[in-house]
Amino acid sequence: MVTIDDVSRKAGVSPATVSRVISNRGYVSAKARIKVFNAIEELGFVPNAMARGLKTQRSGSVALLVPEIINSFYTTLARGAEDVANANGLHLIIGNTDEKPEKEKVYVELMVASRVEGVIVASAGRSAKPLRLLVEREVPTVLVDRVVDGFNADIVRGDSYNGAIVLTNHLIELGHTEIALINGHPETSAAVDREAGYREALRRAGIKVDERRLSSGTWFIEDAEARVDRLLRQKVPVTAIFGANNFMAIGALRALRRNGLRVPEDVALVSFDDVEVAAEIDPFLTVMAQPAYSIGTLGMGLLLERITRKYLGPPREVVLTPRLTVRRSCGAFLKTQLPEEKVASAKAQSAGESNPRKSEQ
Amino acid sequence: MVTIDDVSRKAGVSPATVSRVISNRGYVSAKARIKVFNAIEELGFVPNAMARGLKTQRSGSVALLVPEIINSFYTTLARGAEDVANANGLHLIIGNTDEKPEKEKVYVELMVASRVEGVIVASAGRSAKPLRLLVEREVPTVLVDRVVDGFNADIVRGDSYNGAIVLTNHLIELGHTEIALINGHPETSAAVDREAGYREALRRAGIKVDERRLSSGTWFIEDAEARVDRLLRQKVPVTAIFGANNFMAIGALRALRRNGLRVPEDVALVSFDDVEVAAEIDPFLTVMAQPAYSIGTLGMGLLLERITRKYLGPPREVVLTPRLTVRRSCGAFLKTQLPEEKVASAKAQSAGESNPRKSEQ
DNA sequence: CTGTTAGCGCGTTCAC
DNA sequence: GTGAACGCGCTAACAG
Repeated sequence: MVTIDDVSRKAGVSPATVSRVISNRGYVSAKARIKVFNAIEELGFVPNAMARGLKTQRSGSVALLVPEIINSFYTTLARGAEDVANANGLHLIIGNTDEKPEKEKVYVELMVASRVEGVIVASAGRSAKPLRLLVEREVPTVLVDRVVDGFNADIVRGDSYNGAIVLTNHLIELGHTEIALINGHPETSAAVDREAGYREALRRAGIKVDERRLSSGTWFIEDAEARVDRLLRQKVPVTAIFGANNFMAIGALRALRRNGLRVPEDVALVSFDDVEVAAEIDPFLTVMAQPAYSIGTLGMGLLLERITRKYLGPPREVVLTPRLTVRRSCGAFLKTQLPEEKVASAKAQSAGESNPRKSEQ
Repeated sequence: MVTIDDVSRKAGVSPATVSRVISNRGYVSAKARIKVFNAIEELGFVPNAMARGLKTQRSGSVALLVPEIINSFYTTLARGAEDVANANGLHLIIGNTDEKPEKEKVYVELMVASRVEGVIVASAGRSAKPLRLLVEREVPTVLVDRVVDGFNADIVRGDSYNGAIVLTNHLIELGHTEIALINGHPETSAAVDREAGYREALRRAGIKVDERRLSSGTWFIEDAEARVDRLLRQKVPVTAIFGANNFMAIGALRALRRNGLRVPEDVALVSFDDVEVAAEIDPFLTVMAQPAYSIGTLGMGLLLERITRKYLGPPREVVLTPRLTVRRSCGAFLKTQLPEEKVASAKAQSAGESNPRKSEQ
């Protein structure tokens, strides 16, 4: 392993001079600088980041913890965070927690061991326990997407509550009253907020909430699929489904198709979070699209203020408004606004006023 | 910053004993162990990975460089690699090179500086230059997906050449002779191989290659879109398009739609690489699906053999067969096999034998 | 402008 | 079974 000493010998200067050259600080004569550069080149020297970090007490990296690296919402968020981090000379380490608080805890330990200078977390749960170490060690932390109970930190998130109201309302305006909510893990703030918004929209419309139409579990596709499947087999009357995120919608779609139901003709379907690539190929799902990339850049921005500008003020909250993107799955573009009554007991209620103008808010 | 010395003082033992406890080697009495554990707990001590790495000359991490973190092919590959790495006590650092050799070079330097124990690279180019440092420093390296000229290393990749033959052939069997290839960056091995396969399939079928139907550029969606757009405006007769990967296909789709052409009625479309989520929502694109997750796990497997089992044998090559997945975009399920002649000069050649059985190979 | 010195936090001998 | 001492590779302070 070639070290700074090897370089200094080869260049005929002291290690300190080499250090000054590579870290670009302090005065070094042009001649010495050249000699050092040449020696570095010849030896293929690359400074040891661990030694440097040990000395400087700075690792030069920040971390991002996401619950599901397969979900494009989080990869897009990650790109935003990475772009800002890199632009500020920091490297981003991404950890995938698989929606598991235990894995999250392990990653937090790894990050603390690595002495990352800050962490952005889209938490797997809403308990602060896996994040305890971050508080103890006073690691600058920013939450994104999901609130964590009793964890007092900056946060950047979409407006799940109002977004859910708008989205549910969209279905109501299309004439639906029997709307199922396929939620994710009840221990995540997004799930709680979206359910609250859903209930509020129904309340305002004077529609009674039928608890059989509410289900939660995990944020995995397979789980949503199983729950929708059960719902259908139990003959709970449903003319529309609200997936709490894109994965829930995909699970619902699978189950609906397996049961021979068409979307949107038989059942309307909407969800939170866009699926960009899929929408390119076929603009099908009506969604509340969240600005994932911006959530990443803004989150990293807040973090950097705490790290580099040593901002120590109170936690800040940035809430971004999601955008309703109306496509086919909600049935807004069907001739008949109200789905055919494939499901038992559809009340044949008249469609009420529909509002096809509201395609973008 | 709480250190091993703080712990040793609190526990009333020497730092060496604490070290033995946390790294779990050497003899420590049960009593001492308990005392140390308690002290660690009370102080919230987490060993400094940089200090440890500096001493042990092991960072405990491996790196993966991908050209496009937004592309699900690479995130799926990354998950495979991560799962295997974690199962072997190593942490995976993912770097996104954005298809840029310069960025790749920067990441390689970072990885060498971090003293990662091995690297998996899906290279942005086919030049070994950005990877030079890895050779110099003898960092165990495994290539995935893309070959690099003159870079002698283990590699795991899909069979682009034969895959392209099968895919092109599929179009030919459906009656197409005017097939455009929208390729990616010509300096990537996948692009070269897929073009070679495309040419070979046409040659075997006795179809002359019209160079106007061949285009390459970058692997970005926007670029493919612009090129297809140009192709259409230039009235080059085309009844089918072969996208060299999923992004190329999406770009082509955008351009086709903008020009009022329907897929597959007016133009058939196929590509390499599946887009899982999109296929869930709408099984539309006919693709040669590559086993991305397996490429990740196998690649990491080869790497670990070199790292932990010190395997020093000659480079190994693992070539995985992609799977033809026939969906709607190729027109195989249309009543009329041959697309309507929307484009000038379609030769109204008879469809020849089609082979709808060949849906999965 | 440059070299000498000390130490970041840990693991590892080698005595005891 | 345990502790003292050294050094991994680098940077920061202080002389010169």
